[in-house]
Amino acid sequence: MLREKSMRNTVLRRRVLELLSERQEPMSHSEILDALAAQGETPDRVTLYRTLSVFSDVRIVHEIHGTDGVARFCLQEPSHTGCLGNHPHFLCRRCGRMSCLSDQPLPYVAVPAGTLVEGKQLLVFGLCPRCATGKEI
Amino acid sequence: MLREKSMRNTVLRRRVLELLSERQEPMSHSEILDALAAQGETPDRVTLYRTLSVFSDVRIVHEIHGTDGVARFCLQEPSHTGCLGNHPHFLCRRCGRMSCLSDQPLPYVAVPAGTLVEGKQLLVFGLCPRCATGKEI
DNA sequence: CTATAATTGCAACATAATTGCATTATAACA
DNA sequence: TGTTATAATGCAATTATGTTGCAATTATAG
Repeated sequence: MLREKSMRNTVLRRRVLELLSERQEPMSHSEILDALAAQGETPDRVTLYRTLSVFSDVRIVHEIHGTDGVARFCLQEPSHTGCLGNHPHFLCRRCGRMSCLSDQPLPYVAVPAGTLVEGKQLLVFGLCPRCATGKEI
Repeated sequence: MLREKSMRNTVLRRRVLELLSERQEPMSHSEILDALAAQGETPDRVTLYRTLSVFSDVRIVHEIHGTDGVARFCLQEPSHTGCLGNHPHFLCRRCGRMSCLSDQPLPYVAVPAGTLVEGKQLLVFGLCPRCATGKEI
């Protein structure tokens, strides 16, 4: 996967890809850092930022910004190659978890003439089933 | 307007509401601060955060988060009272300006059973007509 | 095995946003 | 109009997110 994009195969890059494919949900920089820390790994903060940034550039992952202002990253589905995370996402205001609302298309949006559209994101927010029923996280 | 929500009528609150109704576009905390500074006013940063926060709570404004991670605020249109900024927004990656794509509805999005939806936002990003043609800002 | 260029790790910086608390000013009411 | 309760402000300090520059390191091509 890394080789395909002619990127060097490094420990952190492999770990991040493993992690993102285990979880099926978008993860933020700090969530990834915490998850790795829980396994005794302590990668450099900045390197992780850069790792996620290049993954996003070559479209191995797509990036979604939450209503909390935090960027989250999700493995790009093979079927969606070339279109940045082409489905809505849900963000729980309480537990902060984001999930993909797959298999639903993003709508066409009309923009003023001359506008160059690079992508779009549809974010639904509220309380996830767990948090809505008052169960603890 | 403030009285309706039983909020105290203070200088900053009035100025922010004036500013947001003059401009028809969403403005970020720092854009508002700059705009006020340009008129010789230097309100407290924190107070402005809190002002925007209460405006958002009582739905005088709606809040949109950009792909740059920054929150922007826009006067709630009277016709849309109760539904948080019910139209898409466009954010220019280069000049950072956000605009409303009014008169276009947000689509219905199916969510897992038990989910409590509080709102949704559809953000289109890319280059605005000015920036797309290479003209300076 | 070596060279080179990509990648990392670190320090410093920038910006967005929040919290606590003492002070001030708004608006209700005497 | 004056007094008062409390909402709102101003300030200091802190947290979180994200970026930049650069020297040291390491993956890979040859």
